[in-house]
Amino acid sequence: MQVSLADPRIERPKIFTHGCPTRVVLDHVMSRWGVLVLLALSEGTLRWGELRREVDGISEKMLASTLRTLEADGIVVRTSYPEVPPRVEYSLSPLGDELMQRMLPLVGWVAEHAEGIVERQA
Amino acid sequence: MQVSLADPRIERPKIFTHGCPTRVVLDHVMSRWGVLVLLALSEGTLRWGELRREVDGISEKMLASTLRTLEADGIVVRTSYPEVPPRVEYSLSPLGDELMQRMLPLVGWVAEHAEGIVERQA
DNA sequence: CGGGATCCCAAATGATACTG
DNA sequence: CAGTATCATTTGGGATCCCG
Repeated sequence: MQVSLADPRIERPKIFTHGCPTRVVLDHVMSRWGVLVLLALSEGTLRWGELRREVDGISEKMLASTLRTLEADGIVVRTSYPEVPPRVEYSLSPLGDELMQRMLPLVGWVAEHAEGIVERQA
Repeated sequence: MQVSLADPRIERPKIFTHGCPTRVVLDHVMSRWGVLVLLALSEGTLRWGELRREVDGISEKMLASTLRTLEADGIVVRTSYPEVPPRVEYSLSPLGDELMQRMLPLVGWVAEHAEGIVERQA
């Protein structure tokens, strides 16, 4: 008797395999700084300097790295204006909008319950 | 004229301050392994060994560490049965259920779009 | 079976200085 | 202003051994 690869009887219990696309993207958007940068951009377009000030504690290096990753993923759009002094704006792409529509409820829930969770540990 | 600390005119644009409870909990539940462990448990109670096999690639150290953190947060419940050989089961607490209710749509969206996102980079 | 304790490394992150 | 380059450091994470 033959079984297909999609046969439920032989389906692996594993969530996602190591190195699969889902894990890669998950690592980008759910990273420490990725979440905060996306959260900031979900309220509207921001310039580099604004982003740096809004995401408290982020270093220039991590901001650059995070933005490059999210831009490569097509989640964030970078627009540079050929002016002097230079001006660069970052915003969510349509894909990023869809993503944040799902992430905001989660972050909102965490924000509401975080204090209670942390206090209970003391 | 006096202004209160909650005055919207002087509200900081910062998302969350460095080290605030929200960031702490966010780091726990959105960590690389935290997400995958919670995802596994969202389908039902699992034993230590089952979790280890289901979350592909996780080491014993990280599984233990992740579970301890999530248990301390009150998101995961650990139940040990005084048998021999020992049996320990992990499941989501009511709090964890609420959390995953918000996280599943996000992870689902990522899983659907991840392949397209990663392929586009090549 | 279900972990804890240790050692150790690679990667993530921070700080600072510099540049188009 | 908007980054890049470099160096120092922390820490996430793996490997291994051990124990109740």
